[in-house]
Amino acid sequence: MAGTKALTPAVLHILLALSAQERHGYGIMKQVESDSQGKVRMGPGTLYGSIRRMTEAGLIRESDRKIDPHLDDERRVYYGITARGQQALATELRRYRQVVAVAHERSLLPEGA
Amino acid sequence: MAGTKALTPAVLHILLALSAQERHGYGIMKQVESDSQGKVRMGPGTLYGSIRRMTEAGLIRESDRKIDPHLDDERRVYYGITARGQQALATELRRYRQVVAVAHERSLLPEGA
DNA sequence: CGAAACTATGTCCGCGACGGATATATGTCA
DNA sequence: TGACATATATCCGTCGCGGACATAGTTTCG
Repeated sequence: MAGTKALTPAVLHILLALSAQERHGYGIMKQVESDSQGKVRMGPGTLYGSIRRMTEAGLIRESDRKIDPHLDDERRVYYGITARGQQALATELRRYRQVVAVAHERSLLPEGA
Repeated sequence: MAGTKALTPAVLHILLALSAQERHGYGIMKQVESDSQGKVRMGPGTLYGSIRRMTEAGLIRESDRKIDPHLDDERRVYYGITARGQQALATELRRYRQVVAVAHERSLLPEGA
């Protein structure tokens, strides 16, 4: 698709997961699952591949967060959303909202469920 | 991504365009553009490739609609959404709505714009 | 204690969607 | 007649997806 380069679903979900706070890879995976009520599950291939591409694109950055090793698994690598990432997220969310709005107009979304 | 095989953005937009009425390829292209306020533009590669895959998957079907050739371009091939297509669309729309809801909770979507 | 399950990060690679370029031809309008 | 929009269709390079696999520390519980 064209336009202003739409974000892939994987990228959108990761940005959404990082919008509230910094998280490490595995934490992102779990947050995506909870944000989507368990409907979206992200495997390691998608997760770490996306993280690499997003870091290269400047949407997220590795955090220098260092918590007391006794209280936090040392293997963890934390990531945070950048200003550019926030902007990309906002743009994509507007696109999502537009789709939902059109769906509403056509009565494609029953109130409940 | 996993879950119940998420629809690609292209497929979602095409289903949305066909949700109101049957349309031919080029008409779908224009409707997608208008539904998205010009933000999503679908090239012929994506359009006809998606139409083929969606027909094979039973999400849409070629319509037998035959309008008076004098009043309608004979080259046109009309497509309609199937019951399966409607179901897939509804499922995906719920996923979209969920994303928008989460975004709202985190105040990521200013009222206007 | 020991086994199992969970946490955590990462690579590899085949599959398939995307989407621009290209081709062809008709319709419309000035 | 020339230009542009309509309309369908194929080709193919690029790239994201995502399961499988690898590795290893941590927690839990009988």
